[in-house]
Amino acid sequence: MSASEIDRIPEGVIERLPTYLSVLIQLRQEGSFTVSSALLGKMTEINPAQIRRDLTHFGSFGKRGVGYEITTLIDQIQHILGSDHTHRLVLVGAGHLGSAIASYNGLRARGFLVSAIFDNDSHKVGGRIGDIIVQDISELGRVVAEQSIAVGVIAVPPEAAQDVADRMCEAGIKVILNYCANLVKVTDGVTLHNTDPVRELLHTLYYLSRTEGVARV
Amino acid sequence: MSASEIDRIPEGVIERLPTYLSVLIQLRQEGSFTVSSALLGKMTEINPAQIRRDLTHFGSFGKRGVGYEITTLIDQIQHILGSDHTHRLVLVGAGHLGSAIASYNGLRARGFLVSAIFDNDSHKVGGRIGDIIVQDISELGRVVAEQSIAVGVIAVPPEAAQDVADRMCEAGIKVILNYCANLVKVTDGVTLHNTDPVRELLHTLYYLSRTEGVARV
DNA sequence: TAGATTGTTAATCGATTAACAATC
DNA sequence: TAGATTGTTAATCGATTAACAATC
Repeated sequence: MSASEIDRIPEGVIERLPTYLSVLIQLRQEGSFTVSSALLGKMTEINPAQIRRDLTHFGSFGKRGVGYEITTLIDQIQHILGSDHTHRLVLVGAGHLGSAIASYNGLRARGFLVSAIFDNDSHKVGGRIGDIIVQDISELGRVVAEQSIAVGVIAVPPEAAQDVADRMCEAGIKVILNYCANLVKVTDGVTLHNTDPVRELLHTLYYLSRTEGVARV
Repeated sequence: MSASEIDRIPEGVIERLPTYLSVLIQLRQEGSFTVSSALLGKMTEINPAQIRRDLTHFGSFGKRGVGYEITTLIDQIQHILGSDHTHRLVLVGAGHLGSAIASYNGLRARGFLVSAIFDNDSHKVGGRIGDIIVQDISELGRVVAEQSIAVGVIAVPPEAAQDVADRMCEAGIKVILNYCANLVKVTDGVTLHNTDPVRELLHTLYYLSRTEGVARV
């Protein structure tokens, strides 16, 4: 079978790749050179067979009897995800959450660069977050066009989220990550990822009231 | 069939409940009283049949020909999740991310109360975030025990995450939400939820390099 | 009654896992 | 060669969906 055939890759596979990547990077830092699916499975709590099967969607990266060369696998996964080059992104919302995102080292470490920050609050516009000066939200379209930016992050209060999403879609943003509690709608062709921190907590809560049935999620 | 029979509830069902809850709360705010699975499906982009099936795991909350009474359904889901009463939580990490979490209104709105904030940086200990004074991490065990707190949130730099997780497990925390990029290990019986914002972005990135195959995730 | 929408079954679909031959 | 571990198949398992009788 040819791995380059673009068969539909299950959503779950794509979701697990960044997890593999995190662990691989961790292992490389610790000085390891190769890793088996068994060890990877132990670290991620994902079935080793599943890890091997996930990877074969994209090719054969391992050596039988040996395992996977860590650096090679990191490169491959980064290539698959498209994180083998830097992605500039725009951030809307210069409040606490926006500041946290903008000053988060993990972003740069994994190939993301905050190019511009926007807000609609005139008290915040002109201020600084790290090295970046907060601009008025009306500048969003211009900046996105000029720098052909594809990724947008929403970190505004719930009631403003849909408006920001609309502006991003209109500006030509292709991937939106929404950190706000309100679900938003986007234009066809725009990939949307809603991640509400409290939704995660609520979900987790379910297991708290059930002494048995504890899950790792 | 009896809905109170505790059959294994699929993980996916539990994950969707908070999404339903968000939309229901939004609808109630807008003044609606009832909702059909069809409308709920349109708003969440989840198949209506699935929504109905998800709910029957816990009982029959709707009226045929009418739909679901919004307030009733909110109450039921909150009861299922255990968010029908307030949960106190401890937050470790008084940096940008910790501040964002602590000052996030959505927490209180959905039944969470930040009881205490900890850090190991003596410059931060004694400082204030909102109404709360940052305490030294060594106080964690005492506070958790005294207030019998079950939920802990990790918002520290990657290299400190495992240490914080260990302290939380030892203190008797039952649910840990880890916002840090490093995966952590926890004691058996503790529910762990890793949510790394950048991992979400990486996952989403996959769809960016593929003009076709855009997904809503 | 006629129309609507649930609860529930049965069919489909896809993802996970065990097992093992291939091969380093 | 003997041991290890991959890539891959086939079996299992579970989740999603369509369809419809029940019933408001």
